[in-house]
Amino acid sequence: MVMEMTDTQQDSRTRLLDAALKVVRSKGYTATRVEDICAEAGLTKGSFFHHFKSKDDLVLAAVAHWDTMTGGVFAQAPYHDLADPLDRLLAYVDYRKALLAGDLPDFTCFVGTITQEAYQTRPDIVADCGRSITNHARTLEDDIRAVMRIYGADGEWTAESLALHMQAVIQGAFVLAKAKGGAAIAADSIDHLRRYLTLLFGSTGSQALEQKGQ
Amino acid sequence: MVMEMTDTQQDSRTRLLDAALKVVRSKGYTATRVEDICAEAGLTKGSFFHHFKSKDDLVLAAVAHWDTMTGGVFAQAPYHDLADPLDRLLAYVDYRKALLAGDLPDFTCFVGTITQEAYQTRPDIVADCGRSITNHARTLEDDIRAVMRIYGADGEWTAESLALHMQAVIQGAFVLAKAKGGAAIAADSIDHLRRYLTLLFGSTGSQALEQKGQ
DNA sequence: GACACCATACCAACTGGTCGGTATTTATTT
DNA sequence: AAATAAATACCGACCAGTTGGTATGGTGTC
Repeated sequence: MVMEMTDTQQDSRTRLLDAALKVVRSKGYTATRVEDICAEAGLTKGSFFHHFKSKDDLVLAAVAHWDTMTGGVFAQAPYHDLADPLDRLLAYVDYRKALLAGDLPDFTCFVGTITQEAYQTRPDIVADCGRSITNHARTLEDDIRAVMRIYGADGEWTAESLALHMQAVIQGAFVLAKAKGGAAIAADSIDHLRRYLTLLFGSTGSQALEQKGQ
Repeated sequence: MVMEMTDTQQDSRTRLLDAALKVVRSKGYTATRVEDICAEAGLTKGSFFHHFKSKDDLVLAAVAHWDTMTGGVFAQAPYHDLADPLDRLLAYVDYRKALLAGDLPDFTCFVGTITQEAYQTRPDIVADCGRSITNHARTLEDDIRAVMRIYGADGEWTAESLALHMQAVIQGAFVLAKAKGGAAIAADSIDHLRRYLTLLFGSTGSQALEQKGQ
């Protein structure tokens, strides 16, 4: 009788990638040893270097894996269903706040963590991390542009800059959460971000549209 | 003839601390070797371990050194001279934006960098980093409270949370700057923070007070 | 038996930290 | 003020543990 594992457990490559996300998010890039990742994945270095030719290679693949995972999460998130673009934007913020659950390594950002410590030593990896953040921010730009069109905007800023600012607040909230050892401050900061959006568009969402007679 | 160095060059302990700030800000905590710090300071490991009993001990002292340095910079900054508290708050933001000059390691945050990567592995160091950020945020709270009193506030948030949010934006701006390899995005994000403050208090500073007849 | 996958043993390079010794400054005594 | 004792500051070789990566061999599948 041979054990059938291929169905029930992830293939080893994916297990290593998932393990990398977990370990790096809690210990940082440099402090993460490949044996840490192997242990987390329940494998050994033999397997590791069969699938990846170096630690950097693994991390690069893990960034792509992170993109796939988070891309799926946000693509399927409920906030897209709302009719009004400002409501969608605010619901995105609410969703980000709702994700602040569990332990810190469970909700902090993989690419943000790497970026902070490796931007000088591993520029190629950080370039991918930057693209990851930029791409995620871009998914908000259409809604922001729609809001600017409908609710008006003073033209002193662009949809791109606001989308990136939202990411900056979230990244900064993670830093503060780590610094103070809890998610509460991060939630407060995201509340301030939400307030900024409502003030910026002088309303609290679809109600304003109704007032405008739409 | 003996060379007189004691006047012209800093004492070695301070040189090591300054070197630590510089190297850690560009390579991160874990990737920084004590020999890197020694080389930057122009000293050897013998001297290093004479002044500090371990790498962690040095970093702890460097956090205190960072507090002293930045504390001095902000205490003597010109924005304190303004009469109106909202003007002071906005001038602080402008000042933070003006500090975004030179290369990334020149203006990014020492304690924020450490926090991001070491919050699980070196909790005692990160605790000090957290206190450093909190203490700096606290220097803004009096002005914020004064603004809330004069300009009114909706009571859904505290002066403390706004002060910390401002730090979160700044920390996040650093992450984005590292991720995209330039200070421009950081400046944009600080602009958004400034806009938030003006919207929050429904004015652009002392002009509003004049409108209110003060 | 060819091949993908994985485990174990192993290596060379690196790193934090130690240690014995030397130069320099400061305190003490004469 | 000279002589001497005692700290203090600093160096560079060295050590022990760690780490990324390799070499080799085993196991199950086609």
